[in-house]
Amino acid sequence: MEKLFIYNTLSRKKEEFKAINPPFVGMYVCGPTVYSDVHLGNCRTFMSFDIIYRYLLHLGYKVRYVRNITDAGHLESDGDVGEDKISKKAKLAQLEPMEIVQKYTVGFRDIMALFNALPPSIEPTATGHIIEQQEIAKKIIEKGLAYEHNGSVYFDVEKYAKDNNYTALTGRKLDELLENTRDLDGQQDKKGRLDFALWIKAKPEHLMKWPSPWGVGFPGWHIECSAMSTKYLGEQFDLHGGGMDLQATHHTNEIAQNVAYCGKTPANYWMHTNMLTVNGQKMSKSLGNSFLPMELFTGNHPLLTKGFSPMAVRFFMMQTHYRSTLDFSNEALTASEKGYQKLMEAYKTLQTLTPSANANEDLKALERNCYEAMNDDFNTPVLIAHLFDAIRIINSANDKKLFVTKEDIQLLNNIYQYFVFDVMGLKKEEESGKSNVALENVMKLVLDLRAKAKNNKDFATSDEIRNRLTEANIQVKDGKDGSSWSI
RNA sequence: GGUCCUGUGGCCGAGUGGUUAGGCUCAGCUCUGCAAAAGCUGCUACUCCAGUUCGAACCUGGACGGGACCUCCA
Repeated sequence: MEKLFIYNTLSRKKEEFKAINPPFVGMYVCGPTVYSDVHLGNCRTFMSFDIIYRYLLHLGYKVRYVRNITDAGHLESDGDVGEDKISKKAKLAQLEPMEIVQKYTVGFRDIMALFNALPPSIEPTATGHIIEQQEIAKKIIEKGLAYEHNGSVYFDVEKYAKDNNYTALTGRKLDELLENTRDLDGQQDKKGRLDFALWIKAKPEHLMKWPSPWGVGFPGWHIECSAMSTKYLGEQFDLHGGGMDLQATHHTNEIAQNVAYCGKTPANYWMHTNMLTVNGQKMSKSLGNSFLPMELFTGNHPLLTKGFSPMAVRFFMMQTHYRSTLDFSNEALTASEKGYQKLMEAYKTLQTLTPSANANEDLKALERNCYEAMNDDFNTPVLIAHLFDAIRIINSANDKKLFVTKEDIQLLNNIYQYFVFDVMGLKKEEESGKSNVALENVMKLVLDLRAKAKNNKDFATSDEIRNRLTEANIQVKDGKDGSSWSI
C-alpha cells in the first residue's frame, strides 16, 4: 500500500501517516453542542471527517472513531462566564435540559444519516463522563497546574507554559496572547488572564449541576474531550480533528490538560477542517447567516432558487479540499448537482457496456491516480477530476468511440465501488423498491410506443410523448441503440 | 490593534518553478427527423508592483483586496 500523507496542524506540514499500533487507528473528532439544529457548516466538518474515516477503513485500518456529543458545560462565552447553552435554551423553551439534548441529538443524527455519513464507533456524552472529568481535574490540581478558587477550578496556563509549549498548535507567542487577551467581566476568580475553567461553580438557578470535591457545579467545556478521548482511545492515539475555529482555544487547552494530566500530547496528528462561507463570510449561528440542512433540501431559503438533494450537497462539499474555505452559492450548488448526476448516470451506463477484445485506455493508471489523490491529504477535488476521466471513458465506450475489455469494465466498477460509494459515500438516490420496477416497465412501454411512432415517421406523436415526459421531469435520451431515460 | 491564512478564467474550485486540473456556463462541430443526451473543439485564467531565476501564477519583498483567530461557534 502506498503512503498516506496527512497535513498535521502541529507541524504545519504534510506528514506520512504512521499508526501507533497498526492496523488499529484511534480517531477523535469534536462533535456538536446539541442546543440547536446543526447548520450546514457543522455538517461540512463532519462530512470531511466521514471521508477520512471511510478512506482509512478502505485502506484496511481498524478505526475506532469517537465523536462526542456536548450536552453540558459549553458556555455562551469562552471566558468561563455566562450561562450554559443548553440550560439557557431549556429555560426559554420551558423544557428539561435533557429534552433539549435529546431533540437536537436525534436531529443531528438524522441529518448525518441523510448525508450518508457513517455513525462513529462511539458517541459519548459530556454528562455521561462527569466522574472522569473530575478525576482529570483532581490530578491536574495534584500536579500543581490547576487551582481551586471559590468552588471553581482553573487551569494555570502561565505555570504550565514554563515547562511546556502551550501554543504548539497555533505557533503564537505566549506574551502576545497575554497582551491581547481582552478583559472580561466576572473573571476575578482567575489568577491569570489565559486561565480556563476545568470545573465551574453552579449558581443556585443553574439547571445542570453535579456534586464535586469543590462543591456543586459543572465541567468546563474543554475537559470533556480530554476525558472522553483518554477513556476510549488511551492517553495517546492517532488522529484528532475538528473545525478550524476550535484550534486556537479548545484544542490548545485540550492538549494542555492532557499533558498536565499524564505528560503526553494526546494525538500524533491534528487535523482541522476549514469553514463554509456564505458570500465570503463564515457561516455561523452567531452571524445569523446559517443554513439548516432542511432549508437546503427543500429550497425554502431566501438565497436558494430550488432545493438540493443531500447527495448533491455532499458532492458539492467534496469538490473542495477540506482545508480550503468553501463558498456557498446557488450557482455553485447547481453546478455540482449536474456533475453529481453525470457521475451517477455514467454508473448506470457502465452496467450496460459490452466488452471488446482490445482496449485503448489505461484504467490501471486511472485507479492509481485516484489512490494518489486520496493519499495526498485526502484530496477529493483531484479524485473527482480523475473520476470525470472515467466518466468520459464510459460514455465514449457507450458511443463506440473507444473500446474497453471485460477487465476494464470490472476495473471501472471497482473504481466506482471504492471511490464513489465507499470513500466519498455517495449513493444512488432514486431507488425505492417495488414502485421502481413498475416504473421501469411503464417507461419501457412508453418508449417502445414512441419508437414505433418514430419508425413510422410520426414525429408529432413521438415529440408529444417526449414533451409530456419532459414536463413530468423525465428526460428522454435517444442513442444509437434505442432510447433511454432518467429522472 | 495583534497573529495567521488567502487573492486563479463568466461561476465554483485543484495545482505547482518549465508539462491539460476538473466541474458548471457559453459558442461551434459530430451524431440525430428535430431536440436532448453523449463525444470533440474553443472561451487560452492566475490582484498589482519590484526582485531572485535561463524560466514564476507557483520563491522573496512591498502595495491593495478578502477571510479566520485573538470573544460563543464545526
